[in-house]
Amino acid sequence: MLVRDGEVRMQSVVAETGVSVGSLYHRFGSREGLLARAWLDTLAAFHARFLAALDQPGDVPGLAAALETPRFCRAEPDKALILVCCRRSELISDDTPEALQAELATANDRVMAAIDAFCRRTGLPLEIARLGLIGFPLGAVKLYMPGAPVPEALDEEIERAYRAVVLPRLVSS
Amino acid sequence: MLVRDGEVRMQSVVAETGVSVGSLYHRFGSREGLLARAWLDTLAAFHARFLAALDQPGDVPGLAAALETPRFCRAEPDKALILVCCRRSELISDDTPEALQAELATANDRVMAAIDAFCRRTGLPLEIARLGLIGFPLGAVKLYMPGAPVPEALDEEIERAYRAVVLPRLVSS
DNA sequence: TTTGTTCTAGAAATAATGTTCTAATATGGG
DNA sequence: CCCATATTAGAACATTATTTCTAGAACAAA
Repeated sequence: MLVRDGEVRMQSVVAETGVSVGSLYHRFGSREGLLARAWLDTLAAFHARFLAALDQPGDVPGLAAALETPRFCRAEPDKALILVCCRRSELISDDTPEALQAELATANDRVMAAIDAFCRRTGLPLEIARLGLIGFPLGAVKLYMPGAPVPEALDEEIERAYRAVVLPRLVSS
Repeated sequence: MLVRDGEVRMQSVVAETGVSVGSLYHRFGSREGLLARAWLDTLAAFHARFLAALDQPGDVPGLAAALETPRFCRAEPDKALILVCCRRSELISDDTPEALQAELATANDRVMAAIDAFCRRTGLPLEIARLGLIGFPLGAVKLYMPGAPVPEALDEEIERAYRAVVLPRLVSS
């Protein structure tokens, strides 16, 4: 059993990439280092889009950010696979190198701050924002990934759900 | 590293349950057998509720079934943890004992058939039904689990999302 | 070219994990 | 109580993974 479901094996990385074990350890230090790097790079790619969209002005505040999830899945399917189909805890754990743990904390803090600011700006409760911005979009794309592409038509449904939970709470200014 | 994140180790089952390795193998045959059994029992518990709710008459067809996800999380938190926080592929794989694979196929077929019937009855497209019945509710509860209880207030939000995607498509009769 | 550094390769060492096995212990029927 | 069967226990074994290590290849600067 060279590759068992659900966990990344060094051997399977070697087999699938053609890179030697030695190179892997030279570059990443350890298995934990490799996994954390994969997660952090993926997260950075998504956050860049998400944060930009969150500040974007529009008819319905935050809607563009909610739609970044399906768009990211279509634009960067490989990274989306990691973001959508892995649990964070599979890639980051207590024995992740400290430097990388710190990097993750920083990235998370930045997003948290942005969402907090969004909530203050719009008057939305945090829980509602998280649901509309992350929970529903993620739940939606997970119906398709991995294995199938995320259909364009899904965006309209995500938008409906977003409006349904956000608009009633929006303190328009 | 006795227990690594994300994968169930026999040793960790022994440690957490106090049951000996011998008993585990006597009862389940193999690690694969144990994991599959956990998944199947969980699924059965959820399906029982879900299918009952799906046939339940009501103002908005299917709404009760959509709300079974957060309710299940509150009623059976241990099983919900498996259902919500594990990928199926972590527990079921190609070397799952055939008998158990068959059991899973049967269970899945039954649910699929029920959802198909629901769609025929209501005129809803399958994709919309899956989104409202499964995708959104699951995405919503995942914001909390594991670690926090699923708040009652979440049900109202799931209902809003469900109505938003389902009602416009409903061919009322 | 020479020199030093970085990177690659893959076998060998180390460590963790799954499974088997045998003896001991319970359990239930007669 | 006795026996047969089912279950438990956990050490020993086999398998599979991660990590280290050494030798060599690529690369860049002088």
